[in-house]
Amino acid sequence: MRILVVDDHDVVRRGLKSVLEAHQGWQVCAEAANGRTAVTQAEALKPDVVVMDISMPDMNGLEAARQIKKICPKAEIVILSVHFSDQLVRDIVDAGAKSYILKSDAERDLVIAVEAVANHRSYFTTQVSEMVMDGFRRRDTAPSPQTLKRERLTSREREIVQLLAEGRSSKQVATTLGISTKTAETHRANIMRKLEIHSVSDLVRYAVRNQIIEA
Amino acid sequence: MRILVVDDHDVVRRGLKSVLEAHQGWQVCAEAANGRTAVTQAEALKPDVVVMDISMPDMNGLEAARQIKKICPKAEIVILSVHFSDQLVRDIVDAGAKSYILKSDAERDLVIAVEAVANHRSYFTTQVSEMVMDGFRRRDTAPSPQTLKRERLTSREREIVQLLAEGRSSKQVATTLGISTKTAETHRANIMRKLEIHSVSDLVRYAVRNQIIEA
DNA sequence: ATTAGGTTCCGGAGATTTCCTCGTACTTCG
DNA sequence: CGAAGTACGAGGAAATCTCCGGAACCTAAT
Repeated sequence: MRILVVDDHDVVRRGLKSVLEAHQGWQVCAEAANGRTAVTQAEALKPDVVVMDISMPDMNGLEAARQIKKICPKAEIVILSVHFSDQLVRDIVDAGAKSYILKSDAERDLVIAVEAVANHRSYFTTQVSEMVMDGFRRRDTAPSPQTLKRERLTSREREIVQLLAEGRSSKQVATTLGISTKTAETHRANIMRKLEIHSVSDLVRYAVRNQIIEA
Repeated sequence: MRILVVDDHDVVRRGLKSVLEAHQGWQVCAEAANGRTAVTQAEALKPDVVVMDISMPDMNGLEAARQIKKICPKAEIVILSVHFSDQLVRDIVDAGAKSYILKSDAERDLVIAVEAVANHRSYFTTQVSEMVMDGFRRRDTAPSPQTLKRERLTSREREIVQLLAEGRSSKQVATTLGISTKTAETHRANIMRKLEIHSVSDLVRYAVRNQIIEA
């Protein structure tokens, strides 16, 4: 099996290559340091599997995944990421990738992931797969075109995220918005559930990442 | 020569190890996935060189570098980072590290960096070394505004900032550090007073701004 | 050597916040 | 209509924070 490895850090590529080539019959046929090169390589070499980081200069992994799937649909894609992001899962699936794993668990998950996608099956980290399963379960009971939309925040919720991330307590949020404390707490709870986070710190980091507030 | 490799991503450790052990007479004597473990390992194994990423959960590379230099001053430290940050260079030097290189150039720079620090010389990426020169020239004339404005945190306090900003409660901090909840709360209160902040959100933003954690 | 200051550590009592589960009800939109 | 978003609420348990205190330890300066 021929694998294309894409990551902007050469040490990481080396690590990935080392993990992959320890496996019998697997061969890293090429490497790329950004999405653009990856697309070119994929077109030229028609690899069976592409293992690719998401954040890269020039062209990110998501866009690269889309283009690769367009050019050579047979190639299966494993997306690597540093942090878990629920917002991204949907985009990743839409881009045509069949696997999304975290770098911190790569050594454990990568082989499993590549084996899975090589057989045209999906593989996700535990966190992700739970989320996807939730989506599927909801879809069975209530068919909806946008499975994961439910996990997106409403505008009111984003408003509250900002206030909370700015340091206000639920009570202060309630005062600011002219709603009752209990309502603010309900929103807060819903936000926490949707984002699968459990602390104000997580909330602040989410807000900073998503540019809702500035650090 | 015995080298300790510290990074929270197992693939990266594997990559680093592969680069280092390709060199004659170099041996990766241990690995660690966070700063705390790194300090323990360094104390136990007395490595000649520590190659360490800066952003890690639990205890970051900067804090770990300080503690390692305290416990075993002979160990020379190479700091790895994803992005170039001019604000950090000074802190890195103060922490006792002799080298600061970027992950994207690791394969090219790492061997040179390790060779340099093993001979107790410094090595920085081009970008960094230019900055350091500039900085030293400026340092005498103008102290940074932050040192005047805010009281400096102790090493213990910075440790606790990181843990709090990562989402741990005072109680969890206490458990992690093996101290009582009350002590953790005292530290927390002192931190809040020193930084003139009044919420966890402020703390998280402080931590993000000062690169103690990532967003 | 003694003092002074900083750091790290620990505790109690009370206030506050969060967490959890359970509701109701109006509006919007496909 | 049905589903989803939004807004509102009770009430109690649990976790957490705030503010008060003290003590051991180390270093540096007097």
